[in-house]
Amino acid sequence: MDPAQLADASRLRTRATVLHADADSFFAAVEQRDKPSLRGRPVLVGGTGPRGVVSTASYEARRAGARSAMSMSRARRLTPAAAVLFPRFEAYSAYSRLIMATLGTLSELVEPLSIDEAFVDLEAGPFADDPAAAATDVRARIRELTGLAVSIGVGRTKLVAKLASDAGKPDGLLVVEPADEDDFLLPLPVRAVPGIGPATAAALERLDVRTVADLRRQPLDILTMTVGESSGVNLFRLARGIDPRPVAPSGERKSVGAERTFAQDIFGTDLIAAAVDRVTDEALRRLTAHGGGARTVVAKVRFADFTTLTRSVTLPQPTAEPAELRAAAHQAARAAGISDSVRLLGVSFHNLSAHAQLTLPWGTEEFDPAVVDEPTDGPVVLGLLSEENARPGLDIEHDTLGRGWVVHVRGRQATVRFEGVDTPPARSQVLDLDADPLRLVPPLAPTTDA
DNA sequence: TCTGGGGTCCTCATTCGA
DNA sequence: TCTGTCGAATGAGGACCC
Repeated sequence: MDPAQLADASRLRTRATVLHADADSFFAAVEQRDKPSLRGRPVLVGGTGPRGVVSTASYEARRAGARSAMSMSRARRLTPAAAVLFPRFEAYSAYSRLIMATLGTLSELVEPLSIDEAFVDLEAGPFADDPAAAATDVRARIRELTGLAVSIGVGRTKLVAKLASDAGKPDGLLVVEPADEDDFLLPLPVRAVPGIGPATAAALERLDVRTVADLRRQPLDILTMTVGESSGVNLFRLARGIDPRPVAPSGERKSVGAERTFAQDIFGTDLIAAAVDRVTDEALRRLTAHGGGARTVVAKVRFADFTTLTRSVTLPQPTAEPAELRAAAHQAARAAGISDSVRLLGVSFHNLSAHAQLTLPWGTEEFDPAVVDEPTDGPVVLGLLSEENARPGLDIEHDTLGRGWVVHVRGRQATVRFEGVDTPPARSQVLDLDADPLRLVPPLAPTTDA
């Protein structure tokens, strides 16, 4: 493709009418909202097992250096006073739906990117002339409805809108007018650009490219040679503020699956076959929830040294038949030729057949409230709280003391706090589960009366 | 103290049929 | 008929995001 042509590609929009909204430390903020005793305190949400990692750290925990994707053990060392909580996806989904619905009042065109993030096309709504007012108003309404802070960026393109909301964090609002675009973009580190991760940043570093300004100086052919044809063209354009991607509700799901990292590495054909069965069960459950069948089954194996490989089996026809899919999963796992200790096993389904429903708008998760992920040994069914099914942060209910959440359980002694969105912070108290049985219950939907 | 789980997209190699 | 080539489908791996 001709570089001049690429650089001249028409800039579709002339006004800053792409809005990007992003909830601040979403999981942790929901936990602090639902658990008053945690407000203002460091909170870590993520895997609580020996190999867990942090999904989200509250701002109090970030001040101590804790970050997403960090091993939980390291984050705990950095912030020993932090509350460490098992994720409650059902609660996050409920808050997400409220946020997305509120964004939907700005425009019909809302594109959720993840559970806590979305683009809105203001051009398709009544606020195209005053994006700042729209953003201020929607931030206030989301705060009122959910108690959560949302950062918003507005720009002429998705790239600028996203970078602007990042720049505004936490609890910020930044509108980048077209005339100010270069002043905003050029000084940013390339690593801030979505799609430029550690590997691409390292490759660019070898070209002495560190900022968007540096990136803009690179000829197209150097970029495509460095990062490949597709990414090269993409970076060349993004560096010039050319980003014609429209705001569009997401398309169809391409794959579903499940994977499990074991608390300790496993080995031996029988143990591994049993583990393949268990992850396949979970993957099948999600395929069923999604609806439709699949033609390709991929097994993923991670060994003790973290090397990872995948093997796939493609069937002649798509099928929703569990027995066939399970057989294919075992076949793929065998093809991986497992001999070493295994750290992780995964099974996923691809080439999903028609009737697969559209990706649900606004994060309507296919989460089964009857089952809670267990990090090592498979699912735990909701029921009476015990040492086996206890996870810090889960919702519980007592016949007379009401609703609360699990701090921890040792033997038959449960430490809990009886509190909720609208109650004052509660002291933790210790109950004997034999005398005071506690039921694990699904989270309450967020209250809408603020 | 290593390094989760859900995905998407891209690239490169191989195979197979026209 | 032989050979080369093109393109689609497939399989594996890697980068990236939240």
